[in-house]
Amino acid sequence: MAKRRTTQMSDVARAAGVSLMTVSNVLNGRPNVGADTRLRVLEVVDELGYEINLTARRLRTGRTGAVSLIVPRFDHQYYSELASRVSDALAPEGLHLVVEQSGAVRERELSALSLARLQQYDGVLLSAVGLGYDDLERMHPDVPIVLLGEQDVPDRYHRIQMNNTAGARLATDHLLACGARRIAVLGGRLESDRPDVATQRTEGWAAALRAADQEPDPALVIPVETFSLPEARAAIAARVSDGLDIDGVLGLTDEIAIGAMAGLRDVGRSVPDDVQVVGFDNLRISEHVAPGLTTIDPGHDAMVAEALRLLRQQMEEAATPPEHVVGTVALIERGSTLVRTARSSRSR
Amino acid sequence: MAKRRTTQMSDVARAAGVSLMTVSNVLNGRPNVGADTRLRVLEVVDELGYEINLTARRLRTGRTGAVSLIVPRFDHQYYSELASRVSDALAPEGLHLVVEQSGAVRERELSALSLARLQQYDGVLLSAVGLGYDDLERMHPDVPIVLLGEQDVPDRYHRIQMNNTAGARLATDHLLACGARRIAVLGGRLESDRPDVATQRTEGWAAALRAADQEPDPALVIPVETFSLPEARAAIAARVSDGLDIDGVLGLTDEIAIGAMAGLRDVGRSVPDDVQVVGFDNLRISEHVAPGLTTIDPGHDAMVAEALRLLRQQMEEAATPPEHVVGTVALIERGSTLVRTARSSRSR
DNA sequence: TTGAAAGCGCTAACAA
DNA sequence: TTGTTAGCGCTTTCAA
Repeated sequence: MAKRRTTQMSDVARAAGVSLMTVSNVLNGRPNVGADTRLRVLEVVDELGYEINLTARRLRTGRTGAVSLIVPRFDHQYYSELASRVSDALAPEGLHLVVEQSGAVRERELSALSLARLQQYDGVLLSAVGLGYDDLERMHPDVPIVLLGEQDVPDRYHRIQMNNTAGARLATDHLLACGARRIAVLGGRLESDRPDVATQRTEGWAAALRAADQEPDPALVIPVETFSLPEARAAIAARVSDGLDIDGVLGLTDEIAIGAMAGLRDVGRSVPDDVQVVGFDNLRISEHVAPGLTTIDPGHDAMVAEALRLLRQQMEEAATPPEHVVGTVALIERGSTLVRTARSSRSR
Repeated sequence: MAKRRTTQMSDVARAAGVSLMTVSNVLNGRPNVGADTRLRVLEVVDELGYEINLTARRLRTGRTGAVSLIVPRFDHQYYSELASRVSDALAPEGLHLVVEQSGAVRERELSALSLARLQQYDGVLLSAVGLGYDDLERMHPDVPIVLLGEQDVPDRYHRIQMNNTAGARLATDHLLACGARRIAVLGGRLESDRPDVATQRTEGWAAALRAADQEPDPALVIPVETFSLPEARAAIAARVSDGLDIDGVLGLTDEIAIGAMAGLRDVGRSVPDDVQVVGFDNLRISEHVAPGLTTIDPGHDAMVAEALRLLRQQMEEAATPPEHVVGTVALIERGSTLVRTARSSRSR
């Protein structure tokens, strides 16, 4: 493969009886070409089935027309929805999105290779769940880059993040207002060296409880290693059938919350009558499960818009001071929580 | 940007006091380098933070180490699960997956540009829902390529496809065996110029009905333009509240079937007691919705394995005769259909 | 074991 | 309006 020589610009030039530069000018839509010359060139291009070699163009110009989104996994809904939103937002600017997976692996050489890969794009959106603070500290990419995500990162990076604590607090306040008193936090983690999404959201849960004069009970913090739906389903089912007494669940993501609803069903609990459930992310699917999932909307569109603004800014001007944007959360009420009663409703 | 000159191989060579080729040899793990020289070079690489320019390497070698998967949309579960599977299967071979979106747009220039983009990869898996037969007929990519998908394509392409007709037949047989008699096909289409996923699966549905001495009723064929969950939900709800009498739904995809379950709920029908539902795809989420979705598993892993086999074969040897692989379907029974009664069960 | 020269296919800069 | 020259950063080839 790549053995048979493909037709190239010089072939087109020869066949059309013009110089190589004229072909280049035509294909790049530059104005300094006569109308008839342009036509002849395009004819020959079509005839020979010529396709420009983007690798050569890129080596020469340094530009690619492509932006990369790097996500930990392709098959978490959250990331595919993100990719879709980013792609839609880039299209009008003539940029094109390429999605790559970082995976969990951070082997020395793999990580080096992937850094080299970043340089192949005009800009990079890095959802850096898999990377630690130190990895980022060591990296000095020459590409415009914006970090998406919750974990702690060095200050020099541009960064967009959800308001995790406020969102989890809002969700927990809502569960309390709906009458729940024993609220588990599924996927939660009480402490870690560096703040990540799990600890931040667990903090929001704890803050809401304390504001309602409840001491957060560590027994209600149920870890979910992979943040995956099946693991969440199994975890909640196991705890409840072991006798854990709950009437509310804060799922740290919508996938976890949907898993929670399935797991509660597995052990004969009804949602929302026995146990109320709230998620976090407002995935598209969450509106369509049964019952509809009450959740926290992290302001997806605004976050994507901000991310692209920061990216564009860096692409236009090399050194812009790093910004740190935090999204605005909102509660979306659906059937997995009860209508607030007058007695238990509280002001926000 | 891209203005500030990045450190390159010649910088490393100078700093290490060796030639450029020695650096190249070290970085590519070639054997003809002395142990101490290798160490010194690696030290300098680390010190200068040198990263290889993959674009230059690619221009020179023609190889990229990357395979592209091109899907119509990022945010359909089916495609993100596919991406995940392909990525996992490529990793052991040292290849790396890049996912791009073809979109629905097929403007002349866009389509040409995207063809050029294909050449940037060592191989391409093209899920060509957006492209028509004629587009593919016109294309003569120089890259190893395997088409994934259901629509009609020129014979010269390697191609993997689900057994749509058999799958839909199996699903409909199952609904009949469970006692359903008025089975709608949501997302169905009775005819088109070229066979696509919708018509093939609708054919399977019709064949099953005919085998049970039912004449397929066109009123039971409910189109869903976008194959999206919300549209499916609205469509089934509208038909049923308009008085359409059904006791079974074949959703042409799992997303459509999940939408159907939500839509039926919206109009007060219970699944599976009033209406039984079967999907097609066996998405991961389908096991976790309420009730669990009975569906057709199209043999994902085998299809991915076959696709990569065909791709590898083309990468190793230029001209291999095109193969056309059809997957094997299987029924996955869950809560959205009733247990088969003795009376209505039938042999297959 | 190491190095010098040539060139992958394109475009920026400049010349005609 | 069109053409010539140089070179992007790397690897292949061949010579030392």
